[in-house]
Amino acid sequence: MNGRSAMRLARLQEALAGGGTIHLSEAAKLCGVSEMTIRRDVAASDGAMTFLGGHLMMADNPQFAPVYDLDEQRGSHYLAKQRLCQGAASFIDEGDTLFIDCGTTLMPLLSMLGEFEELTVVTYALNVANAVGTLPNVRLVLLGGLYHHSSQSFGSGEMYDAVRRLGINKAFISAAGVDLERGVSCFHFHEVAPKQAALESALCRILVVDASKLGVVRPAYFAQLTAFDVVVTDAKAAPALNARAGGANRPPRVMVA
Amino acid sequence: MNGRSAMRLARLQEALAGGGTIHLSEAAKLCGVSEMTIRRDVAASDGAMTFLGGHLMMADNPQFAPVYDLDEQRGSHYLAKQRLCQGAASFIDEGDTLFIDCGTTLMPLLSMLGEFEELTVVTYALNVANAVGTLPNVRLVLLGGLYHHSSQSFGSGEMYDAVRRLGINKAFISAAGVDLERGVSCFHFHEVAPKQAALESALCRILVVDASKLGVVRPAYFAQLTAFDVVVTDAKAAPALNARAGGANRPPRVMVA
DNA sequence: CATCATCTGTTATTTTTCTAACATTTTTTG
DNA sequence: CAAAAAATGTTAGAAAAATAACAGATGATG
Repeated sequence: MNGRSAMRLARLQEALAGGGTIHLSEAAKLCGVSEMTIRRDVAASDGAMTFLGGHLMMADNPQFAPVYDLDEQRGSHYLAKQRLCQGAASFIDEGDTLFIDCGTTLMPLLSMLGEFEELTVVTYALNVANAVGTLPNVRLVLLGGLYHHSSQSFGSGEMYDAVRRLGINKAFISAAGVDLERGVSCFHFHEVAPKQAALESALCRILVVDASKLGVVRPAYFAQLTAFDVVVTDAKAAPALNARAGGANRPPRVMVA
Repeated sequence: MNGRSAMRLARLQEALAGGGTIHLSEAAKLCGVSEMTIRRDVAASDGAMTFLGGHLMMADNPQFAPVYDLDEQRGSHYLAKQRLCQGAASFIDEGDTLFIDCGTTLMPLLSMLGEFEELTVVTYALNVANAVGTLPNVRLVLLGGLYHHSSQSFGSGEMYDAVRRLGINKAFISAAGVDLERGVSCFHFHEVAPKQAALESALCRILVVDASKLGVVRPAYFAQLTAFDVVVTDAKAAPALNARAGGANRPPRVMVA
């Protein structure tokens, strides 16, 4: 890659910075070179941009990432999450105000919200906000603050109070670890405040986790299992969770999706 | 479109709800039909999904929208905005905390932030947050609240106080209308509070507008022109703005980009 | 200025995607 | 159950995109 090539790449990158795509022919016009030169530039670059059917786009844009690959295991993972979210969605009623946690577990749930007439979603995650922002029937409240790349979510000192001020019907919480003795945990400490605030203010608290999280403890503890009304999980995790039912004073109901 | 076709479309739409793309072959596998059937389904649907080089995606996803079309006027518009933002970017120093307004005018500015070692960006716009969120060198503070589709931004009663609490060096403000007598205005009333708060707390206030906004008054007034330290604009708008300089008690400096 | 290396444009070829046509299967209807 | 209609699959051809190969242009170097 030479100087002029780098210049062209920078120019294109700037054009694409705000999101969107640009057709090869237009990229060529913009830079005043042939389409072939643009192809060569992009091929010789560090892979920041790629072509998708003749359209140039930023490669690192998660929007362009293939949802999943049926040939790999990711497909089954996705379908499992989908099933889990279908179970979770059965708790939603018309007009509800929902708290939706960060992470990828609850993403399939968002597409199911289109079925309703009117809902309100409260979240502190950027990926959730982007997905909900496209739904015309859902009011979106995003709890802002300092952005954390790691979890695509926001954290702030006022998060706890901000959540408490809202009238949340149902809280859908995800977790990175669920242990019968040591409780429910996640990776990032800034997630603790919004999760706990949602658990305290929501009328119905729903934990959505698959079997891979069972028996795992992560750095940031945020609740005991008894803090939830319902645990939506898969068939593999259900027995262990149900066994607990007898011992605890107020065990959550276990729903197998 | 029949029942099964609708089922398949719904299935695919769910797969794409969280953003991303899915290849035609995978969509066919997922639905257990041939690729041709998927093509027909999508063609007969309401246009919610489209193909781009064999990849299926949500049509309304702004991420996939072409950045601009050189054949139409939009191309020159884009380049003008780019120039404007280059002028605006010259005011940024290493370590600054920037307030970035909503709208599309300032989007090209964001890609120029990658040049710096460390910056902080404060915004209340979802599109700005998405663009800044990809920059590793920029800390992002998003001011949350209720989402407004119209301007892709958030509004809340606490917006004013939230901005005032932050230490903002430079505020980059966009506007839909600039009139020498009747001041600077925008379309949406919920934008007034954050704009005014930013103007009050920022050390340096920079208005970025092109000539098409000059002499225009929009419903939501938010400031007099004298509230700004600098106006970054194009050659076409500069004369009218400079003429004002003599009369006003503290006229903004006009920078032609 | 001549020579070399590099960059770019043009053309040709292969691959992939898109469209259309027709064959087959499934569902509906009398 | 037979006929008609609809849905789906298969194949073939057209269009577009991706790749490769070669030729001309540009710029550096001695």
